[in-house]
This record gives sequence, C-alpha cells and structure tokens, in this order.
Amino acid sequence: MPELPEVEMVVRTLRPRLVGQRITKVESSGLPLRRPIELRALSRACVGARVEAVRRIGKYWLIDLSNDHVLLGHLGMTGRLLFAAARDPREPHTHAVLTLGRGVELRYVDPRRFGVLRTYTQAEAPRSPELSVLGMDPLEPGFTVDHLQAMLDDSRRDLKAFLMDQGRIAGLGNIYVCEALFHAGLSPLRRANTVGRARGKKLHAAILQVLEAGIANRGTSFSDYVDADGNQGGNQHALWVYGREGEACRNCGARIKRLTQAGRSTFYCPKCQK
DNA sequence: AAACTCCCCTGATCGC
DNA sequence: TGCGATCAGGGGAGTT
Repeated sequence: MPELPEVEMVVRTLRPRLVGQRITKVESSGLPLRRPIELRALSRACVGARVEAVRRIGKYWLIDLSNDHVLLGHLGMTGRLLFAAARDPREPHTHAVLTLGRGVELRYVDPRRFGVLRTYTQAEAPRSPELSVLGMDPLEPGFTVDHLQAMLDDSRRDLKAFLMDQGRIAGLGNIYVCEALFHAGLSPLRRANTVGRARGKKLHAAILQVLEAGIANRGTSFSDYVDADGNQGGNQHALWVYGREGEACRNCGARIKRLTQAGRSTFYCPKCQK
C-alpha cells in the first residue's frame, strides 16, 4: 500500500529517468480507475510535452510538463508506475502507457484500479478535487510541533482516525500511522484533544521518524509496492507493530493486538501505548 | 464534527 | 480440486 514514503521513492526513481524526456504517445486500457481515464485530455496535455519536474504532495505524485500542464496521479492500493522497454510485454492491468523517446515507456499498472490519473493546468492543480482537500504534507517545513498541536487540540476523534485524515496530515496511511503511534507510546484509541503538549511533541517526532526511516529503507513492500525501477523496499522488516498481531512486542514482549477502527485494521502494543 | 455504512476492485486465503 | 465467501484497505459518497 503506497503511502508517503513509497510515493516519495517512486518520485525519486522517476526523476532522473524522466526529467527532460518528451512524451510522444499516450494510451489507456479503457477501463476506469476510481474515475475514468480521460484519454483525450491526457493526450492533449502530454503528447509533445517535455517533463520538467517530478514531485510529490501527500500520496499524490505530480509530473510537471513544459506546456504548463501537470500530470497528477495516485497509486491507490495496488498502483505501480514502472519504466519498461516498449518491446517488453505489458503485464496484466496496465491501464495507461506514456511513450517516451528511445523505446522506453512509463506504465501505470493497477490491478484494483483504486488509483487516480488526471491532468490539470498548473493553475488548476492546487484547486483540484484531489489536492484542494489535503492538509499539510508532514515533510514540509510548516509541519511543526505547534501546527500538529493546534490540530490535535481541535479534534475529538481518536488518534488513528485523526492521523489517517488526509485533510489534516497528507500522506500517512495505515502502516505508518500504526508505527508512529507505537513509537510515540500513544494508544490509537486515545482522543486527539487529550494528547497534551509533551505527548504531542513525541507524536510529531515519531511521525517524522517513521516517514524518514521508511524512505531510508526505500519503502515498505508489504504487498504490492515496488518503485519505478521495479525494486522492492526493505522497510517491512523494520515494522514494530503493523501486521504483527499475536507476535511479541519488540520492546516489552507483550502480544501485539489488532482492532478495527473505521473499517481498517489497527495494530498496537497494549502495554507500550497509552 | 464525526461516525457510520457502502462502494469501487482483484487477488490471496480459507472453509467446506 | 474447486468454488464461494471473506478479507485486504485508500478514498469518496451518502446518511445518521
């Protein structure tokens, strides 16, 4: 499941191979993702344009084009963005293909089609339905202890739901939320506005720590994730609670528990997290 | 505001 | 061996 660190790795592997390339053709499978791929709009925006930059906001990746357009994407649950030689067979569930020069393609593969692929002008993009609702990216300088604290004090939701809310913090998903709460020693069931300053500071540090470790370990390949070169990450070996129900806590030895919050699994140590 | 429920979708897994 | 049910979960929509 691609979250912020995985999207960051995709962006970092895309950047050196994509910037400066010209897009010569766009194809689609015809099958809709979360919403239909608008092939005509996609082609109009991309064909003939050169890639100027590749960046990330939350779990979205953005490819800035030389014609003032931007290609915006989300990998959903199972999406992959992959470089491939044009002569290589396309794997199943390839839903979009950008042809670059010299027989190279950038392919969007997504079995479950929960992803997003759209184009906007640079002016439209920040006001788009995808980006306009996002809170702050936690790797932005503005994501300070004070910023987090103000949001915590303002919310009566439990910490799991609070941290999963992309409208508050953009980029955390199930894995990194569970891990951040563990490292902060906070129960996923605790209400946000009961955290207080000392614990708020720990939570802020834990969020940054798990995201930076995730990137340093090249992402968490728990199920489908690979970067744009097709390489798996290694962070799945560095998890303390996620996916470890019934196993011993690496800190205290207690059994890791699982509960369901908002229809999603939460993993936590009942002894270390209060 | 927040907490529900349902839905999108495929593939892995499990019980019979 | 096979087949249907269940689960995985990011995000959006609709309802309470």
